Amino acid sequence: MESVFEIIAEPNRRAILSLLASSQQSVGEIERRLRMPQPTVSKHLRVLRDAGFVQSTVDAQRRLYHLKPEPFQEVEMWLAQFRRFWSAHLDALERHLDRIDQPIQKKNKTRAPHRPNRERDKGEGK
Amino acid sequence: MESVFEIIAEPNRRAILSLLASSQQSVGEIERRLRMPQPTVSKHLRVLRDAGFVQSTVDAQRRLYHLKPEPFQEVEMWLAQFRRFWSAHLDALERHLDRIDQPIQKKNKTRAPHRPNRERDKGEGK
DNA sequence: CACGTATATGCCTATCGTAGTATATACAGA
DNA sequence: TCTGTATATACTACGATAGGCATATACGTG
Repeated sequence: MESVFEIIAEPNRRAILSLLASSQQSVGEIERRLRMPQPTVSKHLRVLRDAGFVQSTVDAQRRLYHLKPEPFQEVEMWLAQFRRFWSAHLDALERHLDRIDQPIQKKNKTRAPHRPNRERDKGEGK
Repeated sequence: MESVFEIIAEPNRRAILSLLASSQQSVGEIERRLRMPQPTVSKHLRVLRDAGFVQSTVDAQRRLYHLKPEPFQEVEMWLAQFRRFWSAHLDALERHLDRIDQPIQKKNKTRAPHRPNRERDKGEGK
């Protein structure tokens, strides 16, 4: 269970991650919402914790699990090398995302948006 | 081998995909560059092809494999739900990416760059 | 301290996926 | 058509992992 990719290959783990994306949850809450046996939940959480996807805080005898960003960034960075292949196909996806995330006019001086390599785009690209 | 995540969980397959990201390759080229036995390459390519990650074109007795975008988009869309968790941590990553990819001044009207949800960024965000 | 709740772990088994090896198929050229 | 090259597939064995079940540990409360 070395790479982040093997971690997210398991459907139940992805379900847990998606659930935690909404907010932190205790083991029992995960168990109930996902209709999963408790040992299964605990074992998957163990894997996720070891891989750095989640972290737990103690609340009496409960453990509240919440997401950690680093492993997702790792997936993101791997994915980045393929971005230029979507350029043609990406517009549809972006229209979708733009409907979720309000457009930012400029102001991207604070943080330049995350974009694929595009050596054209303006004769500037080397 | 149902999901795209299981497909990319295999390190050799990720290597093949990364290689194909530079340009299309024949089976023999992949075999030589990755130092992988030919049946292994063919079998992984079979899996990748069935999953829609790659497609082959015939060139005499060679088969040239190239990437297809759809499955990557699927990973991307799954990843999207976690984007807001990086917001705080993303700046470091972006400074890194900005060192690789030259900043684009504006001109992002052609295609709005792909960005995470960030409801702040300027009082504008909703 | 006994009991109930919450979570983690250990053991066993079944399943699945990969590598390895051999072999089959397809094509090109002499 | 024979030969060499390129790629795909079949078969086997092995290793890893997830699930099920039982049990252990931890904590809180009466």
